[in-house]
Amino acid sequence: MRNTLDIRTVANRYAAQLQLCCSQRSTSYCIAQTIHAHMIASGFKPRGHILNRLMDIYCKSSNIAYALHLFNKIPEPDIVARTTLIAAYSTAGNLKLSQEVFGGTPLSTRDTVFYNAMITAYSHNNDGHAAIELFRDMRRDDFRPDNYTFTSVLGALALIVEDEKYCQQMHCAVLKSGTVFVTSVLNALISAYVKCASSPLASSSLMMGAAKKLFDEMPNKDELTWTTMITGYVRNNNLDAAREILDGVTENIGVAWNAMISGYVHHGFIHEALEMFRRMHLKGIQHDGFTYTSVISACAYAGLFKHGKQMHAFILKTEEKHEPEFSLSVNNALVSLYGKCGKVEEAREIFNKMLIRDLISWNAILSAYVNLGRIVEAKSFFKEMPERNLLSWTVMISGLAQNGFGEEGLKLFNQMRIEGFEPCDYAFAGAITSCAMLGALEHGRQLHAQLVKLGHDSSLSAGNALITMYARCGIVEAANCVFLTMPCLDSVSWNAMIAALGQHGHGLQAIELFEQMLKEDIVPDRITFLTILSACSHAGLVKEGHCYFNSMRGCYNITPGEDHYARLIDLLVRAGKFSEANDVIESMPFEPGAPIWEALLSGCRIHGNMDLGIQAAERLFELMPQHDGTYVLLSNMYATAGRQNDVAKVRKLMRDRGIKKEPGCSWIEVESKVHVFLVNDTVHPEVQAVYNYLEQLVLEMRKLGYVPDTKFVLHDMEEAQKESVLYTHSEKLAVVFGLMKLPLGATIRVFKNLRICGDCHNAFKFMSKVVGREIVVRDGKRFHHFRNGECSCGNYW
DNA sequence: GTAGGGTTAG
Repeated sequence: MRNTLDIRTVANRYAAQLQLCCSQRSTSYCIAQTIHAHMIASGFKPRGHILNRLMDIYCKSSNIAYALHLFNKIPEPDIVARTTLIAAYSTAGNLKLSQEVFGGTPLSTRDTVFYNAMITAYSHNNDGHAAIELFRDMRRDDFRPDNYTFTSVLGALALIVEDEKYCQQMHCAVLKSGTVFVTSVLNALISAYVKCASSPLASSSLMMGAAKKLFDEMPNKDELTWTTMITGYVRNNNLDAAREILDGVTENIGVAWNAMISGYVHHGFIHEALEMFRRMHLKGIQHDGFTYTSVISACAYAGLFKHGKQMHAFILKTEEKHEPEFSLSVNNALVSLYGKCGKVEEAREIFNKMLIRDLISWNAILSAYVNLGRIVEAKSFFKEMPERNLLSWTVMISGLAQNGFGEEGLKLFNQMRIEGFEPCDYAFAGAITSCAMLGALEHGRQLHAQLVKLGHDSSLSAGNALITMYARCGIVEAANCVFLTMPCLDSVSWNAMIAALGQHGHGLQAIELFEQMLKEDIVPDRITFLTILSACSHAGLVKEGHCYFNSMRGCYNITPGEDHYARLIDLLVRAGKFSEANDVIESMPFEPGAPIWEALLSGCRIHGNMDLGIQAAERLFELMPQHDGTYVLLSNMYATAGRQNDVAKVRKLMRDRGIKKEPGCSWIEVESKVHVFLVNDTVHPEVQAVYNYLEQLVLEMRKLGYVPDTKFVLHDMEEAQKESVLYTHSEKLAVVFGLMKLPLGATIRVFKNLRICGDCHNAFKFMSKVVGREIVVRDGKRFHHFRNGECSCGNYW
């Protein structure tokens, strides 16, 4: 008798202790396991609800195998044990096990709570349809849905974006069930209407109206009611209405304020978001990790580094109060803030100090390095990552593409697919940008086709990448076609298309497009002005370019940077306006740097302005003594003037300073394969045939008046030898290879790493006439379209 | 034994 009583007392004590553990946070689970160990040691055999509680604890601490072991020891587990297990498995992310337990339970032993648990399990695993299906089953089997059922099933309904009928039907079911005065059910119903309002299949105003009507008529609103209504308006782009609801909240509901702040951030109203935080603080509304993350990301988005740093300092002051879960998201936001503001070392320091890191932390630090163009470090982060998602791949691919590693970008894009990631439009944009860099037109076209097939063709980022790709591959018409058919455009799209026209020498069209952009109220940015100035420069539109430059500050409040000044100088000196260029340099608010002198030097070369050219070259030698381009331009200038002695001096200078000219390299795509030719190539398997065909072509070209221009040969040698050096230039080899391999009549598109050589430029004019085909060459600076003996660049190369 | 809102990476 006494013994039985003892066991009961012990059991009650165990139960009370476990209850205490479960009501606290996950950190108490290990204590619960110690209690279990105590049971085993003292020979106490847990049964009934104590066993159920233990199973729950093991599942929640991710020890599913052990939970299952306990469950299997129960001879006939009751409905409570089964319900616990379904919920626990689903929290651990194992829907299959939940389903197994559910299916293995006879209908006669089931109850409403049991169904509720399974409906929630489906809902948590984003399977809204299965949840609703089960709701129908339970009603068919005569189980009465209660308020828990409706909150769960309405949550599931919100997952599937369908037409308005679903919401209305469920609303009727709620009315019939008698749970219509339960606050949690009404909250869920409002939430379902709100979700439905953003579906394209439903009328937004009708659904928001229904939600607001329920909200207004609710007698007992709780924290969730206010918050749901605020997020509802935020998600349906009605921030004013959301604000009105929040202004009606009299209690201290931090979550409602958080919803409002994040709403402002997502819609780009950064100052409103910061103002909300200020007011929240003054009013004594409880702020937490959610608040800080939103505020920090607002600062990051708007580049408000100072504000972000202040927020960081504020958080550090209260650090000891914070849970690790709090620190994770706040630290992630901070890593992103410092990364976006270019403070990669600070971002790194926070990242290194983080006790817990997740995929978001890794992606944030990866982007920080990628954004600064620090690709080597980014690559090593990418390699080290414990896991990767679509975003990790996308960031790395676009990073490689934008920093000139096109080939690696494409490789990674393929690797990503091999590893089972379906690329999103951003990943495609990265791959397409890689094609643009490489001039891989066929590859780019294939990606374009896949994009359409996968339904990403209305994507802004992919569209913008396509414009650039087609333009950089030499087909400005295709770029225009993409531009015209894009469903929506942003300033990047306009900039890309203006740049496309400019690069190909269509200066007037570029100006026309720029004017159209202004008419459509798109505000031009720094990049727009860089592109329009280049376009004017390529086409010799001096007056227009100068006028746009002057409008930057006055009309658009953009302070011209050195890059803008450099393009203006380029524009002026190409047209031979040296004194005007000089005036501009003198008016600059800063000392002229390398870009300015470079622009000046190349203008001097075109116009044979020797004195100024030498001056500019000397400045450049001081500023960047290792840059080979300066030596090449200077010696070209001497060569054009017939000053061979000075050419030799420059050559000696290069030798003495150990400067090697970057070797010329050209490439062409034939049948989706990129063929690369170096100067004096001996590596390409078909190069001998190329040399032979070139020899034949030169004979024909000479008949039309082509005379090889040996003054572009830097090295000192016999005249005949110099001539043969000209025939080893990489751009000639690539063009001739194209003529041999591409179908008759097809345009030849060749890419070169450096500026095109003067003799090649002349030779291609004759060549285009001899073969009756168009030859397009993209060099380091611009495009040349050779057609019937003429070049589109107007000899401004 | 079962439910519902606000955060961070391009």
